[in-house]
Amino acid sequence: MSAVLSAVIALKPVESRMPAPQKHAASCSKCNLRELCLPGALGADDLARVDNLVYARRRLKKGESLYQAGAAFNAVYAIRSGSFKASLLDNDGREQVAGFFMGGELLGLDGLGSGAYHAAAVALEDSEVCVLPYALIEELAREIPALQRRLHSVLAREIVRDHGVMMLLGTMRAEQRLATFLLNLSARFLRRGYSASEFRLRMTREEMGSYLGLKLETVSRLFSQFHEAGLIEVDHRHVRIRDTQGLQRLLDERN
Amino acid sequence: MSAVLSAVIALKPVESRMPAPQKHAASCSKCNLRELCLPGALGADDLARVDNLVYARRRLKKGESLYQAGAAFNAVYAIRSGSFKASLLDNDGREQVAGFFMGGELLGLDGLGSGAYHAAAVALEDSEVCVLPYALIEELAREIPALQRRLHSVLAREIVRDHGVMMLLGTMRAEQRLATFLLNLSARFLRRGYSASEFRLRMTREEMGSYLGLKLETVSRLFSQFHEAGLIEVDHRHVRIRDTQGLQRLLDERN
DNA sequence: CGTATCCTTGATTCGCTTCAACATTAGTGG
DNA sequence: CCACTAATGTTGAAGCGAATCAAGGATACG
Repeated sequence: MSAVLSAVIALKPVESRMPAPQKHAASCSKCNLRELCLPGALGADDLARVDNLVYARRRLKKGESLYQAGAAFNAVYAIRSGSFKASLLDNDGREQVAGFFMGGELLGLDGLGSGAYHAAAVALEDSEVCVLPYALIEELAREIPALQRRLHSVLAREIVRDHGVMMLLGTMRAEQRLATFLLNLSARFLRRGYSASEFRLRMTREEMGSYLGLKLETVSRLFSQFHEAGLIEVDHRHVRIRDTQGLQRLLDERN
Repeated sequence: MSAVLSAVIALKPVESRMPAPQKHAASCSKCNLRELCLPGALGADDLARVDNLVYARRRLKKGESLYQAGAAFNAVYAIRSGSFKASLLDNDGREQVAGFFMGGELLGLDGLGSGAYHAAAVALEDSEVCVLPYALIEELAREIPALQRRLHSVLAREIVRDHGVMMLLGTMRAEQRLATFLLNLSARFLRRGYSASEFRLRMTREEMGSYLGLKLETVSRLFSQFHEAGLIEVDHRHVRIRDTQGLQRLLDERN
């Protein structure tokens, strides 16, 4: 395993190396995002072994990218704090936000077992991630069936998440896309112990639009429209949901 | 392992059980779709062990579904012949085709490690699939690192495929969506030894439209339009690509 | 051979984009 | 800390692309 580790070290750029993290700080078993993250509902004994998965931590400033699209894949990242966007870059020059990610969620799954990341990951605010080297994931997944299962489930969930976006882009009207987006954010904040009704958006109107397949002007108009309908209160990035039911009702309408 | 197998047998509906397949017919090592399929470029020794993965075969008639959305997950399916569509069903009643699949491609990855399939799989013509029980996949992936790696790569590829659809739905105009679709089919037929320029569509205009986020009338109009532009010849489901470059040029246009 | 499904084409409508101007905020350097 | 500038957000008016509504025609299947 030290051979594996040194290979990983060799691959990491110098500026992102960190001093060996303190055991209690790095360990998944002590992390309160654990259940949302790769370890999931692992038993105490398996969990102790998975602690070794976190090879290092890495801090990023707002706007910094964790990896570029097409960069060599060698690790998956778990978000400890902050948030990210995943950006797709088409060979025809098109760009699109494929998703927004927050604490406990995994970045880089699209590079798993293949040579390179497909989407880029960019920090939307100052953030910190745990580095999970693929070599260690492979090894531990072979040794711990529960972890193997969990990894598969996390990958399948990513596929299902993408299916949700395809549904949104393929079948919903602009109103419904934004409502879905807000309700999704709300639910994810709630699961993390934050308010489901009041939160701060970490992305621009343009980034939301890119994700939702809309132009930024349309997103802006929809925010105003939702506000006038008494569904939400908006002050730029600060959103307060006033009528969750009302937002949900939007989704049932029409085709 | 016989415990595993009997568990699998218990899970399978009676009507889909088959007599034990002949060794030479069931084996991946003799299958010419192998490289496109789960085994990929596995070495000869590993390949021999993977042969055991194919627990059975299953034949489906046109229109029959391999599994429903939400059905209990217990196997992944590899397409031996024919083709399928994957259909998403939203809780708000919306439906969308998430993808079309042909020989050597895998169905059911969205259920991996979780309890249920997310999308339904329906045969677009009379088809045959190999049944790869999840219990066996898990077991062999632990024992054969190359298979484990390949499984991860196949899952990541599915995510990347979905990213492509998101891109298509989020950023492309109707013309470009259909052009992308035709070029994608063309490339996949070519990889399977069929003509890249002449093929038969296995899905209706409506199914294509659903996949591309368009109405069937729009798809129909686009076919006519492409025909008039000298890009393709269409006779209902039969398509002949006359100007691949021309189709590709469509993708570069505009935003 | 007859019927249901699938496909095509036309006319019209509508939702979102585009173009444009301006307001506000955040970030930067003096 | 304030002034300044770039980035971000709002709103309006006009245009366009795809949806909708509608009708007729071709094909596949029993």
